[in-house]
Parts: sequence; C-alpha cells; structure tokens
Amino acid sequence: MTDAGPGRDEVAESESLAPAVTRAGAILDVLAERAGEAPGPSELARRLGLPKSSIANICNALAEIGLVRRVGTGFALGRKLAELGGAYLASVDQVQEFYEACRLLITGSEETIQLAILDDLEMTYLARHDGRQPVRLTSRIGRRLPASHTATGKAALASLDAADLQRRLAGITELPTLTVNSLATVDALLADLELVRARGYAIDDEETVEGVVCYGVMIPGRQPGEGPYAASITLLKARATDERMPLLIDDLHTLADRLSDPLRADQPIRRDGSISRR
Amino acid sequence: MTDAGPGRDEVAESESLAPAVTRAGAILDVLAERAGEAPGPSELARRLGLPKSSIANICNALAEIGLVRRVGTGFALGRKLAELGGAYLASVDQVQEFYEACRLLITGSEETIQLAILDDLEMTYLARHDGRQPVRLTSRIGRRLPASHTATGKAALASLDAADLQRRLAGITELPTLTVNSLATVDALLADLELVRARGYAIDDEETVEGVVCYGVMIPGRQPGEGPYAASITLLKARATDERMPLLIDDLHTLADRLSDPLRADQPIRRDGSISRR
DNA sequence: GCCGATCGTTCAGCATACTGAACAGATGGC
DNA sequence: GCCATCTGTTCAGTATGCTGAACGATCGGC
Repeated sequence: MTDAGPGRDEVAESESLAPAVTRAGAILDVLAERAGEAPGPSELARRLGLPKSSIANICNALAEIGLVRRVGTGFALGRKLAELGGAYLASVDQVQEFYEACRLLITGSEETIQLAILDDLEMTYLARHDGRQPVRLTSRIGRRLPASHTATGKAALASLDAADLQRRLAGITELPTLTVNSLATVDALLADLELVRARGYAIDDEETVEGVVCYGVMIPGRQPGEGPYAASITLLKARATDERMPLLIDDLHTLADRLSDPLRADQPIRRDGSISRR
Repeated sequence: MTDAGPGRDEVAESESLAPAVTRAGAILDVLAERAGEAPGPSELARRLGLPKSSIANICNALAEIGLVRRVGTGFALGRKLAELGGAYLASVDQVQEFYEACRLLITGSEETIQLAILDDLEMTYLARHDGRQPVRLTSRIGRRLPASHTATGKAALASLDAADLQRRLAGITELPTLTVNSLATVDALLADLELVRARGYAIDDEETVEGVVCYGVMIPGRQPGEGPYAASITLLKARATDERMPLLIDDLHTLADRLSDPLRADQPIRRDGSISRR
C-alpha cells in the first residue's frame, strides 16, 4: 500500500459519502510515514493530489480534536492517537488475556512473545511479552509486517479457507523480500502454508530478520468477520535448541487454547501437555 | 470532559471548516468511552445530538480507513488506531529515550516508572517501565488522569508560568476526587504546586490510589508549544522507606536530565548524584 | 538589501455532502 | 403469531463545505 518513491499517493476516495473523513485518513497515513518531518499543507496537498485549502481545513479540524498536533508550521501525529490506540487495545479481549497468559507459561515466559492480527496480507502487532532475554528482538506495538514472512502471518493465513486466501492473493505475483530466506513467490508461500497446516504451527526461519527464528500459532477471532489473530515466540537462532523447541511449541499451543475460548481463560493451565488442539 | 450520566454529549463543532472530521473525532471519543458495547448509528446519533444518516456516512468512511471496525451491526475502535498510536509514540523522542534511560537507573529500574504529557488539565500516559515488582500498579498506555491528583501532573503544572496556569484553571472551582486524600480545591492545588517548586519534585501521597505513592519530575518539551512532559516512580507506600526515597528522587532527576537535553542522551549516566537540576 | 519562489492563509461561488423523512428488516412483549 | 418499536439503510432537495485564485509573509540566493 505504501509506495517507495517520493511521488504522490493519490487517495482513492472512490465514492465516499464523507470525503473529508477519507481524506483525513490519508493525511494521517502520510504523517505516520513521514514522522518527524512535520509536512505543511502544501506538501501534503502535493503528496495526496488534493487541493491545498481542503487539506488545510481538514488538518485544522484534526488538530482541534487532537489527532494531529501543530509543530512549527506543519503537522505531526497527535497525542489523542495514543489515547485511542490504548483504548482499542484495551477493547480487544485477547490482548488482556495475552499478557496474563504469557506470564504463566513455563518455558515461554522467558522468551519474547507477540500477539498480532491479520489485516489483508499484513500483520499488525498488538501486544508483546518481553521475556528475560537482554536482547530485544521485538517489533514496536502497532507495527505492520508482511504476513508472508512472519510466523504469525503464516499461521494466520494457513487458517483461512481456500476461497478467502485466493481472494487476498489475487493479482499478487511477487512477494516483498526482507532477507535472503524470505519466500519469494506465491507458490512457495502456498506450499509453506500446507506445511503449517500439517505441522500445527508456523516457522519463520530467518525470513524476517537474519539470525532470528519465530514460531507462530493461529488464534481465532471471537466475532464473525474479525480477522484471525496469531501469537509467536521470537528467539535468536542459537537459542532454538532441539531441547527447548518442543517446550516452546507446547507453550504456544497452550497460549492459543487459552485465548481461543473465553470460558477457558479462568481455568488453571494444565501441565501435562495433553491439551487438545481443537 | 466526560460526563458521568448516560445523556448526550452535544459535540461543540462551533464553526469547524470540516465538520465531518470534527464529528468523526466525537464518534471516536464515544466509542473509546463505550468500549465493547459497539453502539450503532442510532445510539451514536442520540448520544451526540446529530442526524442519524450523517453519523452513518461518517462511520462508514471511518470503517473504510480502518479507524473503526464493524462489529455486528454497530461500530468499535479499529486496528489502525493501534498502528497510528504506535507511530505517534515512536515519533516522540522522549519515549524512545525513556525506555533506554530507565533500564540504566540504579535503584529506580526496579520500580514502575511512567512518562506522561500534560494536555490542558489531564495527563496522558505515554510510556511505562515495568520494574521487578510482581504487583502491577500502572496505568495503561494512553490512559488519561487528572493532573491535579498525579505526581506527573503536579510536576508538569508546577513548571507552567503563572499566566498559563491561571488560564487553564479559569472557571474551575472544584477538582474531581479519586481518594479521600485528593486535593479538593484549586487553592489547595496552588499551595501544593508551590511546595513542588521549592522541593524540586512532586509527591502524590495516596491521592490517586489508596496505598500507593508516586514521585514526579517535570521534563520540558523540545518544540515550542509542546506541553511539558513528566516522569514518575510509582510504588506501594510500604516500599517508600526513608532509605530508598532519596535514591529514587535522585534517579528521577537523572532521568529528567537525560530526557531534557537530546545532546545529553548519549552520555553515560553519572553515578555521583551531582547532576545539576537546571 | 533586493527579488523570486514558496510558504500558509483568506474569500466568494459553485458543486456536493448533509439532512430528514420514508423504507424494510429484526426484535421483544402481551 | 401479531403488533409496536426499535434497528440500519435509502434517496431527493437544499444548505453548505469544498475549491481555485488572489493575498501577505517568509525564506534563500545572486
């Protein structure tokens, strides 16, 4: 969705019945991308291909409600976004239960665990449990990464039915590459998803960051239409020993089970590893 | 700003040049307040005193850009808010430096430390360092609390010049009370702010939550017009011994100094407690 | 210290986003 | 199983928010 070049974005705005709102969203996207630059109305208008005065009106309205702040003569993201972002995260039951459940995991609680939600072909990271490892391997909360190269993303994609998956991949030929190990083609991705389904969890073997491996499992949404979630454990490849790996995978499935069924959230964690995987 | 009753909010919208955007902000506020209820167009229209069809148009536009998601027949906050909120937090230099600096504090790193920004008469919490204490005493990131009852808020208010402070307090007679120890009147607040200035740091002695004390120091903004920030250490009153307190206050001033001057952020922390307090 | 370029802001006129009433479906009570 | 009442959605007319050009302020270069 973001184009690399410095050119214009040309907001779609196909036929919105509230164009000012659609444009406000486009402005926020640009400000998020160009954080710290504080572009003014002229630059925003050029970037989005919209009239300068319209942009100014919308930006002033955004500043009044706090979604945007004036810095010098330009605009930057405003503090109300932290407030609303926090409110959104608090409204997702899985996020609350995630933090609680991670602390109770036997082996996994020492590692970095993340929760993300699938959106089209990208994962948005919603929560993070920082293990006891000194090195931080984690993405910022709110960051988006391609689903095709992350353990969370592959776990989520593998849970979709064939029609849904095909619709999302329609028109895609090449996948963006993050490392030399990233899956490059749709066919390679589909083959990997088949492995995920057979295996019961997804593996990201240095496909996102070199030297780092992730294991991921799917967590279903609770309302219809709510894109699938996924949780992952991230660790340096050196720490992914044959001894620890089965324990970590088991913890991931325990975590997924607790977050899948809200009624199960209050039950004590079973320690015999006999948890049924739906 | 939030009224307790279930009545209407009557969005101001005095003379915005982009009313759709102003209304969208009001809708997001209601959705944040009523998280998990997923109100539909009718309830939102009733709550805001606006035409039903206008609300529906704006909500659909908000849903299209992801700021809002459809749940059933109603609306709830959307995942793009997590993305934009994260981008805002990443754009605030103080937040990044806060996390780094907290880990380096000698005594303070064991406790809960928070970073907040002043907005009118409320503090918005932007970052949190979780100490090694098992009990979590912390506010969610993005949460807002009255400045008059928090250590961060009083530290920030005490740094304002008299005219600015008077303008913010104009028309205020009674302060909201959170505990029996909360300052109840503006006069009591002004007297306490005088103590803060003389002392060099603010104290919240069970004014926000009973049994919990906080110490707070101001951190100046870096751009003109950027409301002052503040950092605080939170701990159970039982842990606030005469022995630890001076060490924690010293750590707070060290933290404030590091976050005050971007050029100082790379310098090693001095361990002799001789840091000049501007 | 002049000038050209670019900035953010202003204002009147027109296209258009907003409105209020009418619509169809879902729901709950007697 | 009916009706009363709620819901969310549709649609035509008009008030009004959006537009493009003109304005004054600011900045950098020859």
